[in-house]
Amino acid sequence: MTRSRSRLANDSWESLLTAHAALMKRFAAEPIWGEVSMREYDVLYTLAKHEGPIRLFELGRGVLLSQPALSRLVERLAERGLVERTPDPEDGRGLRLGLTAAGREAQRRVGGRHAVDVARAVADVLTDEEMRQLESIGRKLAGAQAPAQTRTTSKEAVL
Amino acid sequence: MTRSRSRLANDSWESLLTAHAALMKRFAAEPIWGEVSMREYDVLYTLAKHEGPIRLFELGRGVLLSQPALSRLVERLAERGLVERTPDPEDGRGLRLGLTAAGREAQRRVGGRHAVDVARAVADVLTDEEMRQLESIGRKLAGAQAPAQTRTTSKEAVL
DNA sequence: TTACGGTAGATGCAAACGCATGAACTTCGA
DNA sequence: TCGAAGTTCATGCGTTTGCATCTACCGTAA
Repeated sequence: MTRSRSRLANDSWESLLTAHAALMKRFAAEPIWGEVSMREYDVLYTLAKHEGPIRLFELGRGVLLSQPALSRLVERLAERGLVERTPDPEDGRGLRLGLTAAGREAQRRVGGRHAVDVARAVADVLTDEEMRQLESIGRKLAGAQAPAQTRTTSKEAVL
Repeated sequence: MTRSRSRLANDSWESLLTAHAALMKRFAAEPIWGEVSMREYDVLYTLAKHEGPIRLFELGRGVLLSQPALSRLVERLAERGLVERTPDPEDGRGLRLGLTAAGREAQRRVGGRHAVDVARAVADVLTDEEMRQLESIGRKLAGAQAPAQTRTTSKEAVL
């Protein structure tokens, strides 16, 4: 008998989780996190990717942290001179976050070494085809996750 | 020009990370984590899956936590009567961890509801084919992650 | 047997986190 | 135009985490 779609979905999610945990552990064990921690790097990378001032709550979308935790993490990075926080002229409540020169440099330095480790871990195991599939699947999964729509009317087979 | 394998590997890993964060946020927002937190559920689920006594450090493989954090998390679960810790008769250093009846019941209760959310999030977005691909890719990635072998001799294109 | 290196968990402590809430500002309807 | 509701970020506080270290035990070899 074939697995139900629900079962298949849960199995594939568990597989993603397991892979995530295994790779994160491997990367965490690499000796490149002296300057910035993995979580800090996550923030620096997101800021580097956007290349323009970004709001705190936008940053929060990509980072798996609560809003207060992110607020204080950014505060620490600012105190260390890696991130710049300026009030948003167009919205008195908000901040505009950006990397300082030192922050950008740190991101590049750590990112370069991290990318080597990622390449080793992933490219040694997957074919080009699989990597492309993973990229596509991840994009689809991340794309449609407004945090809890109740728009579904279809009855679904549960496990 | 085609992306280098290293670039492809990094892009696909970023995609996995983004999907992971988006889905975790969505699941965390679901109103099912009153009884046990997500991390606690992770431990209960792992114990339920194994179905036999398991060692703490084995548990640690699957869970993204430091050894001391896991040790204390298990301690708390034991105090709440969800997990049973008994000394391992075959190894005086070790523990044998298992679910209590209450723990198993809690895992089933929360797990059932969580599975519904997972199915909604994943199966609504991916085809059966994609879910199977994701499962296979995740398995491959998780499989080969002994935390930092230096067995590679090939020169690799770095970014 | 006994010493020695290695492994499994536990513990002290400072750092970081999440939840609840607060302060400042924006937005929108009356 | 004015007040209520919503949004953005910060802060207080108790809980949890990670790092370093410690204790207890195992395995091996002299």
